[in-house]
Amino acid sequence: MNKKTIIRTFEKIALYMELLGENPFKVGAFRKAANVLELDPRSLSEMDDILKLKGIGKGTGAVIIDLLEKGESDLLKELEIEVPSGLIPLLRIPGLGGKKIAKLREALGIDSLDSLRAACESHEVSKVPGFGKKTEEKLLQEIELLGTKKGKLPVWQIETIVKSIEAEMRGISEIIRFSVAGSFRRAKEESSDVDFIIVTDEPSVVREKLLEVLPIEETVAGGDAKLSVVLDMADLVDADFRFVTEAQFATALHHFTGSKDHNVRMRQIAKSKGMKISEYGVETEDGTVKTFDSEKEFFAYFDLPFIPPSLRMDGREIDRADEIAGLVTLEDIRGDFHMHTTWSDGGYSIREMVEACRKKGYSHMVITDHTHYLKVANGLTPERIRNQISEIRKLNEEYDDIEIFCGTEMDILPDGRLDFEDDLLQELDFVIASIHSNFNQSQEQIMERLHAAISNPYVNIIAHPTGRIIGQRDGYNPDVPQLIEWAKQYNKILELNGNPHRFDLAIEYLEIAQKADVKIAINTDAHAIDQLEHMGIGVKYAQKAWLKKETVVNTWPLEKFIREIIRK
DNA sequence: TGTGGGCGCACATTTGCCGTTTGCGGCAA
Repeated sequence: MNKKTIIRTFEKIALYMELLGENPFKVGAFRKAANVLELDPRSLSEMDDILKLKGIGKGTGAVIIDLLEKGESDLLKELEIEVPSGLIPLLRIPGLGGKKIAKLREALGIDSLDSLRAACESHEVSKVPGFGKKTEEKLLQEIELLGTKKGKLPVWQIETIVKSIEAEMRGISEIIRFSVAGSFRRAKEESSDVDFIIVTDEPSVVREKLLEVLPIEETVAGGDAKLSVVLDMADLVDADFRFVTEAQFATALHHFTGSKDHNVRMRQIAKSKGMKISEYGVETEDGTVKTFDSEKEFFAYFDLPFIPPSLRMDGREIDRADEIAGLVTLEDIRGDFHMHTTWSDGGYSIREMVEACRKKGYSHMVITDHTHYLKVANGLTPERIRNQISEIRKLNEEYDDIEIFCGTEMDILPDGRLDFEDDLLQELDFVIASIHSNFNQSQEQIMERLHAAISNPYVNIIAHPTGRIIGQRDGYNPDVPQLIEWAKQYNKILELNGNPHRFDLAIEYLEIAQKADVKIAINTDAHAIDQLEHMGIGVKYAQKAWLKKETVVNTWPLEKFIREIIRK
């Protein structure tokens, strides 16, 4: 018997009880028991007090004893007999929950998708109290659609969708202001929908205009408080628009940014003080509703610092609020150290990239075009990069407000050699090494390549260390903890590639790296000027790993950057 | 069903919108 089995047993019991239309708190008690075990870091053999855990009581404890003594649970066995297995897929039908399924089963003996479909077609469902004609029609539709439902979309796809919706909203004059909310605002790697808060005095006008200008596949719901639609934008995507007044904006933005767990924690705090948080404000004990000019003021009202959206996760961020002041922010960023120009596969000249970085207020930057192995990217030969170096040096003399360093993003070749010889690397200020080929090699071969790069004295940083593309490919599967150890050993930087396609390293590895005192560079890897903006979302992603300012080398002043990295 | 506070009974992770039906389930952050 292991912990996983116990956890899965609890979850199954909860699921079956839900299908029986059991008391939701009873169902919840089994889910909670599963959760308690999951959150406990100890293995089963280390838990001598398992029956004494908070959340495990008489009923749930009996299940554990059953499992430990007999390897199976009597309760689950009974439920499995009582609940037809065909019922389980019914929970996936939007609009059907445990209670409605139980009702249908009791009234019509529904025990599978097929019997439900038949009951809808013979119009028996609409005769059941609580169900009507519309529900019956909708159920039939949903049954046909089952399985074709859209999954989660990667953040880079969501970003495109958000931008295009925002462009449409700017054209609606009745919209006073708006903001994206939801999981995209929290910089999640994947989202299942997009959420917007809209300030307007004329919600119904805005609603109708949105329905006109957006590529609507389906209108799910639409009132004066919200509009829910399915949009047809390359992929199908759910979109929610919430209409609020200016005064409600801050609390609405907070509420619809989530996460749900974060909101629940905040509301618990309010409740313990006799107050009530909703998206419309904070209701105090005397019944008056207080609103706020900003999320910052809202948090301050509960004696909390501003918690950045990206940190609003499982609620535990509230317990760590005093650490927030030390985390990296976009304002701390002084430079971007990975970008491409027309010399390789970038879209803009060196000068144009420099001007763009100046506009961002950076004090320094590094030009890092590809090297000649990467033919598709027009990688630079030794001769061309020497020309580029002299061009950059000349250009650098024109500016006294930004320092332009000569760098490269050098390929680590499939056989473990590096694309440039040491004597050439020596002439550069900053060397990024990265893998762009032969992803299917064994982990051993990949690690040999990475070791060759990270142990080279002229290499400063390993870029996008796993090669993953979110929602598309897993990368080349390096042993990242080992790579982090090497980074520590050779005093090298690892990259957090801020391009939303990558977010590489991922959160869990960033946390390990920071613990090991390995420095991180957040880079945009920009191939065009507008991609320099990805520093913002890159920093948000870094915050999710609780990266401190001093961990991130982009926050270092120019002098420190030169002293510790360029001329170390 | 579990916990807490008191041995029987609340309250449980919060709050509000919409659709469909006319009280409430499902859903969302």
